[in-house]
Amino acid sequence: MARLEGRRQAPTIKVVAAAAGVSTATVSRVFSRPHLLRESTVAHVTEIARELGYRPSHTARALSTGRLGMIAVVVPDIANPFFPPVIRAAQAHAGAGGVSTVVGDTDEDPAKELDLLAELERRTDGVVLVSSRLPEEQVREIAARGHPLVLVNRDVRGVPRILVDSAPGIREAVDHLAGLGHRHLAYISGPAGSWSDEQRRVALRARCAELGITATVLRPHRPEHDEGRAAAAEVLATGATAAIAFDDGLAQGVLAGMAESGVAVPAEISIVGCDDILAATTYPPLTTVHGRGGEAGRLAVELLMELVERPGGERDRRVLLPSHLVTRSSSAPAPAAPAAPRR
Amino acid sequence: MARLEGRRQAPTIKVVAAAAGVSTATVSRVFSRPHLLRESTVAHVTEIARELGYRPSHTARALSTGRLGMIAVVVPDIANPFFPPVIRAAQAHAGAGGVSTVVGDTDEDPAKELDLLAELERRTDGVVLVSSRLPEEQVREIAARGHPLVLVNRDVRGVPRILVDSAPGIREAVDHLAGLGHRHLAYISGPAGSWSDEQRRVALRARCAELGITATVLRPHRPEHDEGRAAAAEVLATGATAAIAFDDGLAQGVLAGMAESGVAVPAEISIVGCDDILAATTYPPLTTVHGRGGEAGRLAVELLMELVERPGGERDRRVLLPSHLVTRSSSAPAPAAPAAPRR
DNA sequence: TTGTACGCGTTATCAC
DNA sequence: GTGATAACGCGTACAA
Repeated sequence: MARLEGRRQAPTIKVVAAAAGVSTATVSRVFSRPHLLRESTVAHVTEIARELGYRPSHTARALSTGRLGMIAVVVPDIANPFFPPVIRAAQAHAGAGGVSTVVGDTDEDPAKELDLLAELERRTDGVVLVSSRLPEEQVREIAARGHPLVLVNRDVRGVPRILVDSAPGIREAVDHLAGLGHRHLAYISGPAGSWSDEQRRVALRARCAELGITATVLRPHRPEHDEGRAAAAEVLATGATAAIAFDDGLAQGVLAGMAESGVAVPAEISIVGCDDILAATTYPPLTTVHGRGGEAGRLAVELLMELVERPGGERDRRVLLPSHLVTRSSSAPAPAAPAAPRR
Repeated sequence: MARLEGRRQAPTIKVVAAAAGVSTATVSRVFSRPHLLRESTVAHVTEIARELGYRPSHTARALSTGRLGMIAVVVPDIANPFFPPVIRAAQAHAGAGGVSTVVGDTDEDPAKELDLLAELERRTDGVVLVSSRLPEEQVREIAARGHPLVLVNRDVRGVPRILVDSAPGIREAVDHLAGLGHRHLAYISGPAGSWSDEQRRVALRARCAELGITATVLRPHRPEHDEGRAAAAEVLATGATAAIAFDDGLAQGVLAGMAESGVAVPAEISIVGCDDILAATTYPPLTTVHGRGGEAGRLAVELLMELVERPGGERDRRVLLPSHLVTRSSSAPAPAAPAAPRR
């Protein structure tokens, strides 16, 4: 009675072997190393297997080979629009190689990140760790455990990593604004200690210095909308005619803050974001530095797969992905005078 | 030589048994059904296991029990802000039960959804399928395969499902707008064939009829920003003084469209969204119907776990989650006359 | 080229 | 309460 309700048992290698009149070893080889077999054998067994709906069990295979056929992508916040593209690209690339992907969300919490990584090490063949919030030493310890690991946007020596290089994009942004006649830029900093933030800040200062224009760096901000809204006033207070924000979320907040203050963007002030995660969903559409998250995800998986294949491989690969500026409508020629709040 | 490079082998149940002077069966019981053992035995073995850093192998356990200790949450688009909260809640709830969660992204593609589900059935103990894009019959077929399945926001008879009931929130929205003096509302439809869209449309029409106010239903729209921007003109053309959009993304687009046309929100027209996924990140902050995604995710996992435990359980559970209105700043008293584009 | 037999780490069954 | 041992489904030396 219970038998009738239960779903049809998946056929095992044994029944396929029996049905095909070969040994289980042969069936196994058909699915793992078919080149070792005579073509006709492969064809025959494949056909029988297809009829029976046989698929090798991941679990049993894993127990035998030690390979799970699964990798993980760990991000700090699945709701942050920067990450979905990297996840998606990773999934696609891994899937093409017959490997499944699980995504982990650490909720921006280093403790959770630690636990999650420990768990995922036991569930996967390797992990891509994106924008880790862990102190460098911890990252190093984790890498030392030997489980294949690739970092994205985290620059830790001795650990394979893919880095989006914001500098070129920032330089382009500064050049773009300077070309529009802006002589004083504000930079709205992101989280203190963020690798990306430091990179952006430094690049901006350097480029401004080269062009002989003024750069004012505002205090660190959490990369959130509210903070951006608040930052609008800070920007206005500097007298800058253009601002570059650490990321698009922040920039979008600034846009809202400007609207609340009655300051027109881009007529009275130009705003530039980073990451290009909001596409054209802001008003006005945001000029921004494209983050290349998708490419980073793909490359990370590629590198990870290599490590999984050859655990003895290169341990200190460092791939840099140059960013570039995407010009939309939130930047325009500098106004005659800096804007002031109207309401 | 290779031995030195490789990472330390994880200890197996055997070495723990030997070290503790008990049988492997006892060690196994310590980790799965400790209540069958004498307390002192449990304590002793636990201690030894801790010292050795032993953790039972998921793989071996799975092979033996048929339970993977893993469930899946499948969504159409991980980048759509409606889903992260349901994923997160699901992860949290499953994790509390010692079950890992993998998230699948179908990229809004029914074919991919089908493949992904097939793969995940073999990798998990059950799946939560959120906002499936599959035709009802296919959903039914999949459910019939017997792998534990719970639907979210998809109403298929005979398949356990959690549904966010938009009707109460929509009614509140209509009442809210009517209370502000609006006598003509527009509804900006979502994807044709969407369960949620139909529900919202019907509820809106019904409530408007009850209150004796006019409702104009616009054509179906993909729930994207661009479509919303385009829809702004359509709304203006109806002469309505307020519009309710299928979701927040669409509503945000309408906001942008209105800004482009020089129509002030909410002074000249009120805009209401659905799902509450943008929080207060729009300008002006959006009045919207809260979607309760988190609760839906939690409940879905709860139900799924039940199904995994007792495969013979109730097959036709249908849980309805009433929504409600969140009032922000995109709605205000009706203007004297409908707005017209200014630019 | 194919088959035999064993091992992978755990749980279930059945003794004791 | 605890132990011995046979599964679980597959990969792979080794033999043929």
